[in-house]
Amino acid sequence: MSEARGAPARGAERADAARNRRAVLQATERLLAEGAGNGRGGGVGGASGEHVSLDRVAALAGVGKGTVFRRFGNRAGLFAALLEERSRALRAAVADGPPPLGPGAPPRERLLAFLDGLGAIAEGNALLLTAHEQACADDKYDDPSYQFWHRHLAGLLAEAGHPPEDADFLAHTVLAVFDGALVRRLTTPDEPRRFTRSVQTLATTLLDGA
Amino acid sequence: MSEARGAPARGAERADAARNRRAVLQATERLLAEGAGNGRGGGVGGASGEHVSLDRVAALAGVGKGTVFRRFGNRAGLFAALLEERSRALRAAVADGPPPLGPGAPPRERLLAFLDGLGAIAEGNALLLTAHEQACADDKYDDPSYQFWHRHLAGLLAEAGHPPEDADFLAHTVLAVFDGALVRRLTTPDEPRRFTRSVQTLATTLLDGA
DNA sequence: CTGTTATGCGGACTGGCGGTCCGCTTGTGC
DNA sequence: GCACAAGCGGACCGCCAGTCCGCATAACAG
Repeated sequence: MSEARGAPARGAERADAARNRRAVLQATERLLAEGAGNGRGGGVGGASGEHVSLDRVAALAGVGKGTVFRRFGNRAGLFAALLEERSRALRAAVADGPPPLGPGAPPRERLLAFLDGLGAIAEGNALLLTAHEQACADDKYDDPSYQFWHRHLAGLLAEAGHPPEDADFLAHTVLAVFDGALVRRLTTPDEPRRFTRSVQTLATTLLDGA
Repeated sequence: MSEARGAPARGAERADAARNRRAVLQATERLLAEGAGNGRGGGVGGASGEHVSLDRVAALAGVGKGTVFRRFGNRAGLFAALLEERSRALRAAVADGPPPLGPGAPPRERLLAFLDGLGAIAEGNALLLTAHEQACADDKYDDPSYQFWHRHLAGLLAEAGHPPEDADFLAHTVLAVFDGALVRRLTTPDEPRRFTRSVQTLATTLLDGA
């Protein structure tokens, strides 16, 4: 069992280690973005973003493959780290920022503000989302990030009047919709926030049904 | 581009071909089921159902690997075929069977009946579901089966009063919840139908919000 | 500045997988 | 029984996640 650490458990990490971590993360996002550019449908290739092999990440980052694995544990860990970085601000704002994201606002406003933030992240990182889903075979539900969002959502839904077990499932439902491929499918240049609007409509419907 | 065919386009398929197709399908489900039995957490293995390699399927079926690929095109095609077989009856019943599944019943009854059927399939084939999701990189939404269920759901939701674009997204939402890992997580021996009940609750909430 | 040490590095290596290819076998129609 | 297409099988290929261990070097004490 590889002990994946985003940052070292205790004490500062060595300077070169920190530099390499940044390099690997940047290389990963560059490869992910590059995959998006292939307009021509090759036929075989299929999903964009899945030919991001860790060998290539390591090469582009200018580090050895071992470094990538020591730092991130495995493929899933790498994508999770990138995702975590992208959503750190939202996480903080939700946990103890000012309303309407943070505590204090009525659940409806908090929910809509939260989904606006999460939707923006999803719309801007759809390929990363897919890569992460593919990499987490089925332990997606054990991911700390997932659990944080899920607790938050379930809490708000419960606060809005849903019985606990329903709130739990409905929270899973809302998160299930954050599927990379679905996000990509709904996001077009002329409707960049269609996905978010749809999710908010869904949330409103659920709230009204409490 | 491999031309996957479940059954030959025209004329009957040769006897041995048919026999082999059955054998491969059966081997696949046996391997899938066997994966479920590993109570001990191996640590590395991860998801159950993902070590079903096509080599093993071919070996267990007593055929060559080439046969598997000629018949099903690729990994995704194999799981899709199995899934299609499992849901064929429901598909037929929905398309032109008697109410409440088939046409004629009010949308609410049809929806609940449909989800009862689809939920049962999901609960009984959660590992297959996961395997299929993993195999379809992100063309899940182009799968004919998916599109059939989606059209059906969107139709019912629209019939119940949702504007078309909302109905479309809500249909995706309901289907997004049919995630193999989530189904497995909610299905326990003492609550074998908890997933279905939850989905029905979700559907009811959505209908009431129309 | 120098010596010591553990932290980190890298890339060869392994096992295994999806998918292809082509010479051979076998079912089928006449 | 024959000819031929349809089907077969498994060797083969390229690739990839993940491991391992000898080597370099950052950090720090004296």
